[in-house]
Amino acid sequence: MASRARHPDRREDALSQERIIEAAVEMLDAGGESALTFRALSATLKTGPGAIYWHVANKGELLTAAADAVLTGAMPATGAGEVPQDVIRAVALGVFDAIEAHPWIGEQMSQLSSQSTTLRIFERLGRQVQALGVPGPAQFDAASALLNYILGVAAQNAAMARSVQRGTDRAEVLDLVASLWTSLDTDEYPFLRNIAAQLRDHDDRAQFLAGVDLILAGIASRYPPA
Amino acid sequence: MASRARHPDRREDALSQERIIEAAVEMLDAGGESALTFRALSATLKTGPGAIYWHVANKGELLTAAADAVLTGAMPATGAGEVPQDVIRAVALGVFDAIEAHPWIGEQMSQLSSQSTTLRIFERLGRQVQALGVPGPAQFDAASALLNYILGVAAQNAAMARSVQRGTDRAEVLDLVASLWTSLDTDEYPFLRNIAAQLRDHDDRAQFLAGVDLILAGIASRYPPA
DNA sequence: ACCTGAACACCGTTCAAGT
DNA sequence: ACCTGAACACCGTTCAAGT
Repeated sequence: MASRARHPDRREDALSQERIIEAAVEMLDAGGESALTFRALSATLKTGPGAIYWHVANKGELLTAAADAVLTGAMPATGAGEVPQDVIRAVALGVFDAIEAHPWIGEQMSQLSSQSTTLRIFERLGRQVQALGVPGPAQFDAASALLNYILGVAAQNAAMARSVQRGTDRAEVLDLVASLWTSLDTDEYPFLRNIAAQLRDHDDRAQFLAGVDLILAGIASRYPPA
Repeated sequence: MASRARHPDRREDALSQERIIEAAVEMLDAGGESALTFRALSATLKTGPGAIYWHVANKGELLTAAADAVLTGAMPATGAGEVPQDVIRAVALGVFDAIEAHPWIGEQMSQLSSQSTTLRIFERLGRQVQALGVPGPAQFDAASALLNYILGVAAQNAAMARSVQRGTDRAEVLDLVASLWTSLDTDEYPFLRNIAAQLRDHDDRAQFLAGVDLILAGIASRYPPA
């Protein structure tokens, strides 16, 4: 599709890490992690499974590379001189939206902090925390609270997408959760049963942002700006 | 080991969901999720793999049941009349400690909010949020911020434990992370390189609690108690 | 009702052999 | 240097057959 034409149509079919990752992302988007198979992938790329191993060490590395490829494109570019809180919200929303579009990323992000993209996100959050005036020793704690919250939502959304029929839309998922919570015992789960009623017009994205704001409010109250 | 003796030694070997889950937890603790195999499990239980399927629907259900079994025992009992913040900290720490002891739980918890234990945790957090005086509509957001943060740390810890050699201790892991962060480019990752120095005497548990406290501070500043 | 274990339909990964 | 594809060593799961 990418219609990159140097020599008109020759070499279109040469294998490369780039093409493998591209195909992997497509398969993951279409069918989730279980749909990515070296056999299916090699069929799509019209090779044997062994060929892929010349370009990629193993399945884990392929998943990591695919997640990084998608996330890299999703991180918003932010200039200097912006309000730290806004940058933090933008970074957080960038991750959130990327995971909504590609739920399988959620499982990947938690792998080890070695993931280059996760490190990049952590770095960006840390710098903004610094800009907010949080004192040295507490910066690590504050940045990691933000990161962990973001990763928690990421994992949760990924799991949600995985446990539901492919292609089920938002409203149906909310209905499922609502009916589950409503079916709980009233005495044991008063809070959840109460919340279930609010679920009909629930906005994941707004709730995600509300959580980010809560942490930001905590930072502001603990370390008031000078 | 459990030394339950009704009729001295008879029927010790009868299969049951309970015994299967118990054996599964042991295998998971010993070797992580990849060590739990129906073949290995049936060998331990001295049966064929098919026998297990009579008591358990599939591997997913077995993992869920194993995680629930461990987490149920880990949730602290809290009486009435306690300070909500303290209850929230206790619940959060209960989850944290359970995952430190059984890292494989971390991956399970995010499954779908249907997990009975996750629901129970959510319920407990929600009630405390209510007790803190957070107004109705905001209770859902605040409780889910806490839950998502806790699950985020859970997933992160689980991933950390998985990506490192079995049995590597805390100090070694910190060293690994420290040397990774130190190797980063100074211009691109000033924050992380700076933080790496603090890593030597870093306390996961304290940092986890600091995050909980940050969210609690946010709640307090947004919804000051009457 | 419960257990057995061979068999089915898959996996990821390797590796001799080709070009 | 790169690709091929058969083969290896596994999986989870099913199911006829046993008791």
